[in-house]
Amino acid sequence: MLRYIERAGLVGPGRSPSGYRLYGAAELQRLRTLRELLERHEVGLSELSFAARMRHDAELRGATERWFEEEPARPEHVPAADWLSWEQSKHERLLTAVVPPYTQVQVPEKA
Amino acid sequence: MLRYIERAGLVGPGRSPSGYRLYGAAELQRLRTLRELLERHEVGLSELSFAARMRHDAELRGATERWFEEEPARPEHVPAADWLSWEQSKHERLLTAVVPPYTQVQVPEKA
DNA sequence: TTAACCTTGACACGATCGTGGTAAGGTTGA
DNA sequence: TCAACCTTACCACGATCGTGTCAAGGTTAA
Repeated sequence: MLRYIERAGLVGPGRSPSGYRLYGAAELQRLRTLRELLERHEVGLSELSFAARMRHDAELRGATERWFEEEPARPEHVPAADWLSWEQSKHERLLTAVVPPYTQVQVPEKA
Repeated sequence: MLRYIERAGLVGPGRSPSGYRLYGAAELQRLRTLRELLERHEVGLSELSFAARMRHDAELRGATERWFEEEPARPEHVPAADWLSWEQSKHERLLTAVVPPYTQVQVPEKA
């Protein structure tokens, strides 16, 4: 478990010259507060691990930030005029939205 | 899947008066960039969901921040003097560290 | 009215997470 | 030297994640 937490990027203890992990009082405290954090907020280790990743990996942090920023999922939608022409490609919607990330949305011209 | 993503707090579409989900071009774009973000950085939905939680829940965000801040897992350890007296409670170490969050570390006095 | 959509809820199922156990071998104090 | 620790690597196993499908019922345009 300790190795697991270590690999997750949280609470990595130092090593003795021969490779033994050295857990001091600081690390113990760290582990306890970690536990508390996880349980009190219903958070998984992998999620905190992700938070740790973001603190080191600026690339990832930036991309995530940007995604949340760029379009707050506007609740204001197409005003029933666009809705109609949009209505015709229901199947394509689902498919293109979910399955292949880069598929273009092809709305077939309906005569 | 779309409902799953919606429950995760990412890409929640608006609703028609009768409850239908309305996916517009904006949402489609959102879903695609979401996919790209997930795949390009080896991130899971639950992890991004956690990021979303942090942006809304100031409590959680604060607690997490604080944890990462407070003790960067110092590599400098007890200087071999403390190490000895500490050595005697190896089993307790593991147990108290991992198992019950609030257990006190009881170092038994060794005569 | 009816067919073709949508909704929620439930179940299925492989993949990963969280947590433990081994087994094989290196360090170290007695 | 030797017993008691540690290390890594691997396997197991329930819980959750990610994804899909089905059933029962509501909306809506024809």
